[in-house]
Amino acid sequence: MSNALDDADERIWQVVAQIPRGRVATYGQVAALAGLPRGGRRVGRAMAQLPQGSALPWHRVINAAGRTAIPGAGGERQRRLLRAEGVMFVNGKVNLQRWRWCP
DNA sequence: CCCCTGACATCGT
DNA sequence: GACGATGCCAGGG
Repeated sequence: MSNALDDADERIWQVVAQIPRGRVATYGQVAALAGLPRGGRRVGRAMAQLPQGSALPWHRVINAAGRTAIPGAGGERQRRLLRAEGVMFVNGKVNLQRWRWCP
């Protein structure tokens, strides 16, 4: 069976999948595009529960401050993946005005 | 049902 | 820019 919550997760994945290589989006932005205006935390949880090796470009999702929000060593891995796509980090953060995905 | 916690966001100090 | 408080949504004990 399917309920509204599963549909929301599906929309979240759909949005994240559209973020172009070399660009980033914030949790709040993804939530809004997925039809969840104040669902930033919801998006973070959806990302946290993705299985490793997922095809979803989860690393392109960062917080509103332009920083990676993953605890532990995950943040460094995320920054490595983004830099590999050309996204530049200055003082540990991304200039959203420049790298934010604007659909 | 109450309380705490988290890959969030925003505001005030 | 760092911090704490507040609001928000969902899980878990």
